Amino acid sequence: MTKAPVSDPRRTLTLRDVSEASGVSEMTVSRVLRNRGDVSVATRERVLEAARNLGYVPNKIAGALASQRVNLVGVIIPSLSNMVFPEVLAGVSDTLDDTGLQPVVGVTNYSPEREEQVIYEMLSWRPSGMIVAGLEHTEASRAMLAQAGIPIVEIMDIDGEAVDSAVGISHRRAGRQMAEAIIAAGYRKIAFLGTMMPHDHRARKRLQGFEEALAKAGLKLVDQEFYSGGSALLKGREMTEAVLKRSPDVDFLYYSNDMIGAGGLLYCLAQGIDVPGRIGLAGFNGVELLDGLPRRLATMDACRLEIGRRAAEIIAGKHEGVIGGEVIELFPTLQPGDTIRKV
Amino acid sequence: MTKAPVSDPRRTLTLRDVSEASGVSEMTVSRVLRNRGDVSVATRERVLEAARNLGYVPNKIAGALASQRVNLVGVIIPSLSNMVFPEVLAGVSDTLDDTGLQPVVGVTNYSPEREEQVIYEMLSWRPSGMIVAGLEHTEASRAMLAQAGIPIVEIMDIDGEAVDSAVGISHRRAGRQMAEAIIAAGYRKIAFLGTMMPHDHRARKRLQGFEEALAKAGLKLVDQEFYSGGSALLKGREMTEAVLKRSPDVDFLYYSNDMIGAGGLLYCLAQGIDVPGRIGLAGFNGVELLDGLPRRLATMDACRLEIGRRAAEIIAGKHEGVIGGEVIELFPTLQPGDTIRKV
DNA sequence: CGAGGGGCTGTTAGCGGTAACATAGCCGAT
DNA sequence: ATCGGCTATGTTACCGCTAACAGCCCCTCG
Repeated sequence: MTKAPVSDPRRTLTLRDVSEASGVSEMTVSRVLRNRGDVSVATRERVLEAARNLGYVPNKIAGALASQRVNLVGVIIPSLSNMVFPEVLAGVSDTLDDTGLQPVVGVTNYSPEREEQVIYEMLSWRPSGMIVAGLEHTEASRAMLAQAGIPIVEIMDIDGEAVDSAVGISHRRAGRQMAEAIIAAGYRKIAFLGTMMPHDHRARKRLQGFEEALAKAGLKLVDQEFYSGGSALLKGREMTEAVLKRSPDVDFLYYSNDMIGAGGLLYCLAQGIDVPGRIGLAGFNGVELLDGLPRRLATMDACRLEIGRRAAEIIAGKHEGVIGGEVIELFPTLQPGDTIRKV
Repeated sequence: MTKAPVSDPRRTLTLRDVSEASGVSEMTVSRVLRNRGDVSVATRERVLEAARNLGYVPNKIAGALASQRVNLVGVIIPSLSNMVFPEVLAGVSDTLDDTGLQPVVGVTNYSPEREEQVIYEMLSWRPSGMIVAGLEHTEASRAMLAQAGIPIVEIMDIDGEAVDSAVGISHRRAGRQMAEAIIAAGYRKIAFLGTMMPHDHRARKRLQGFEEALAKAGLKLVDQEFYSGGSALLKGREMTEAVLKRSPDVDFLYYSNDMIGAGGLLYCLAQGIDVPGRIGLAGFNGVELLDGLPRRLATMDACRLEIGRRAAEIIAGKHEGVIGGEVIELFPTLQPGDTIRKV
């Protein structure tokens, strides 16, 4: 049974209430609740009991203001609706869990202006660090991050200049690598299918690297197709159909992500097309979903979990005093699956 | 005292810095930056310019403490790694965007203890409202929510007792409805495939409703299979294989979510099984992914976007003074797709 | 037996804003 | 000229908590 000792039961409780209920000073209560400093066992028990009975929940706003310390880490990502960012988040949470730090997520929907707002909003809560997806930001965003006086980690990508630290892979290199593998397997009429979003810089860089490697082999894309919005799986299907109709002689389809790749794969299988003999396929990300498909789509793991972990480690580390912007490059592994011919 | 604003460039700025730079009082700066009260155009311009030049970012911690107002709404969900909760979130964000309120997400991983921690943590930031998935919480969680003195909306489910308000569907009814449709289509040997998680109360309730309806028709489940962890699509495939091996005479497979249903569908198609003639299939959620599958899986839309929207509306509304716990029931529509025989 | 040192608790002064009220001009109406 | 009322700005007192320091008590040790 919870007792309602106060005259106004709806008033939110403060340290003072606990202090009065337990007969010690507010300071002692504060010490008990934060486990800081020496408090006798008897007092501690008494305070804890009082706090529990009252249902006291500390006010972190006041605490943060007084101590100039906030246990929050801002994590800013473009989207929650594809499986890649939640996995990064999982990595961040994993690592942060042991540190007393707590992630707070902001979503930008791939809009630089929105990102600027979210960063501003986030910084106004004075977090202990920020993890931001990508290296491309508005001038104002970069300035805010740089001036914030907290560790900043830009993640996913390392092809560009970081404000402070960075953890990611080279998407240009990833695109190149995939192209090389495809060419080595003997494919020559290669098409690209991807997202239309002009702000998906990483997809853009993969395509760049991909085309570079093609060019080096004296090839160029035979066709391309872009989409935006809708069910990625369905779009992959539709785009694949469109490309195959338009360019019947293509022998490889490179997708900018696994989801549309999976759609393409299902389409090809349904059409009875010989994969990877007549046509090869590849995606990007290494999402778990691929495990359940009738055939393994070739892909590259984007190191999402690892990126989240390393980013969080940097924040947690600096939090304890380390300094200096470091750039950590991770190396994705190519998973050839069953949709590229064996050489 | 360190009152020299220029001496330490890394010191974070305060209202005082802007006030000194623009030659007005802190109060006036505060008014300008919040667009509150009358300030002359000239002064406003001067202040804004100074703030911009300095790169001042307001300290919401101090602001919130002083004004006893926080524009945050806690949203607590079990997981980010299936597509259902991100969509709820999208609905919440949509609606909140127009209100000056901002969602802050907490993830519990389906653990009641973790949920309790997250709620505590959240409440300690004194948000303007809380949206929590589900009606099942620890005693302490319910107590905290009830005492918080802010609007609480429990979402997704309405089969149970709400702390304050609730928006959701009846999962029991949903299960019942699906069972009725299946029975009406003539299926009789029905199996259930679902998640093992003991804390997925909504899946549990659907199964209960499902079995109730079966019982009413004099039927009971012929077989069941549970999983936990891993790629849901793959698990769906594996479980389906297991069930079909073990109980070759089943004629319907009811899945607790679309993802494993999709895996099952792909498996059946690959095996050349006549769907929906020989075997019927159904899932739950109505996820977008289904659009891209070779055949439309029967499912029920869980009204995720709508739930998020309505929940946010309640918070935003109460924020403006409305009172009283309301329960809003939404009604999912059964989408028969192509995996249930037409009657 | 007094000094020195812990262990434990209390006191004071903010942290950086904002609510509420006070004040200084300036105007037109009386 | 007096007054009231308005606009634009400043002053004061906190918001709820914690850092830093100040005590007090009791024990140990030379």
